[in-house]
Amino acid sequence: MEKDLKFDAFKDVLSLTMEDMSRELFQGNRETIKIKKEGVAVKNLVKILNAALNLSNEKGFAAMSLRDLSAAAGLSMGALYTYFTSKEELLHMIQRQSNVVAQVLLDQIKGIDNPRMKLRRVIQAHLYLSEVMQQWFYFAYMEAKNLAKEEQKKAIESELLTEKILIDIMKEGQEKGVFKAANIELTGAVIKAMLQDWYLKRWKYARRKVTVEKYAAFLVDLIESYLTAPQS
Amino acid sequence: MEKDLKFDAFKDVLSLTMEDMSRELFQGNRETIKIKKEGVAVKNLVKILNAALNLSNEKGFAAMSLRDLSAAAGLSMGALYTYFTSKEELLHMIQRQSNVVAQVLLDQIKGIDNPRMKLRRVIQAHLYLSEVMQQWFYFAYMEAKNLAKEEQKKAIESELLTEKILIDIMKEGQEKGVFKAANIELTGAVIKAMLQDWYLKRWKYARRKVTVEKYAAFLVDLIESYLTAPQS
DNA sequence: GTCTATACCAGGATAGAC
DNA sequence: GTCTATCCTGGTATAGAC
Repeated sequence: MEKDLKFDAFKDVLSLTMEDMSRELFQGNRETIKIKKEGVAVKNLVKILNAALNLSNEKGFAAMSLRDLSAAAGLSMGALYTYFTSKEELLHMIQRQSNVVAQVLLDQIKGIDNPRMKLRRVIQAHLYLSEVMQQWFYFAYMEAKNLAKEEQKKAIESELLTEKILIDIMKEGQEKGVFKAANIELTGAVIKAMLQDWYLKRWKYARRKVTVEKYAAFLVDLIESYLTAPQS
Repeated sequence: MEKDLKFDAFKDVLSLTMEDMSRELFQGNRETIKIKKEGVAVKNLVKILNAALNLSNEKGFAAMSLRDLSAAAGLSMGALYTYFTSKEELLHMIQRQSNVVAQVLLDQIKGIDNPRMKLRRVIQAHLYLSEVMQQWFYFAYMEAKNLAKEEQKKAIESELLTEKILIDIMKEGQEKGVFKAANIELTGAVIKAMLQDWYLKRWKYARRKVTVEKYAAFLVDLIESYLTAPQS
């Protein structure tokens, strides 16, 4: 039987450092980025993205001026504009890059048969992923309202997709008789809410010295206990 | 034995319409508001607050210009500035007003003895309150990061206070042997997260036609089932 | 108490030197 | 490829007429 995911193992498998993200972002935006040498571009994108995520997660993207960003990234205004053509485009680049990551979840449950184990895995993978990519997840959540209508729709679909994954697993579990009858749509919604809380309220869990693995174990326990309890 | 809270009953007891909120806000800010006649002031504050909450919940307070606000409220820029002395002060006025409401929770559990019922009541009261005051809760959550350091601290304390109420009830329940041994600190945190999801993701629950009472019943069931399940 | 007109500045954006 | 200097829009804020 498959084993639980460990955070360290998970982290090592994925390359999601700021440099990896910058390189991917560079390759996905070759037309809009005026810099041609990958080495130069990636080096500066690391600085820009770090600064942009820090500043806007602290006080909001709208409240971050490009002069702030320029100072924090150690690049002139002119240099910044060789990486994007407007502030809004910077927003969209970051947002798109955050989305790319989402399908990691699906990879994590490939080839697993037992619905109970599948559910554990998805919860663990989601939490571990958001632990590594905390800034990106927080940004995507908080700045979604600033996107254009069309991109907002994508964000919503992405949220509902995660829920659908959860719901499908629970449905399968019900059919196989492992899980009790319960409102799995609502269960999916609140699981999602609890997963999001992990990256939205970092300060709280850090202060209480709760690790991701501990939080993951707690969530799994809570949900399994609910889904396998005698009918109320 | 005490009965469950019904939403309609709850709603009728509290006077929390926009006019009530405006009147309270007026009385709490008599020095900064230049208008003296309560009737005039309240009438305009209703317009201002409605417009401000709508606009900033849609695209963020920072992104809402005072020209936008002026147009949406149907008042000139000059008139706006007789109600606050700066945009930042408007933010603080709204934020403070949102906080006032929080202690309604404590009122709801006065005189109840049974921890299980207490827990139900707090969950119901929190959800019903946030249902009536949706815009205010959403604003307070999303704009917390734009506050001055000191007010941010208050927002954090307020969040932790809600959790403490939950945790204390659960502790009492454990001592009385009604609830099993469980990590009640983490349980408190995720209950809070699920309560918040109700006003943060209105669109989701509206789309699925889930009412507050239904959501409340689900949450209570989930939590009670966890706290009374056999030890895992 | 409310409006219009205007001051003033911060912020986004770019041209052109290096 | 990067910087400095500058443009100019649109934002906050206020003075003064009504």
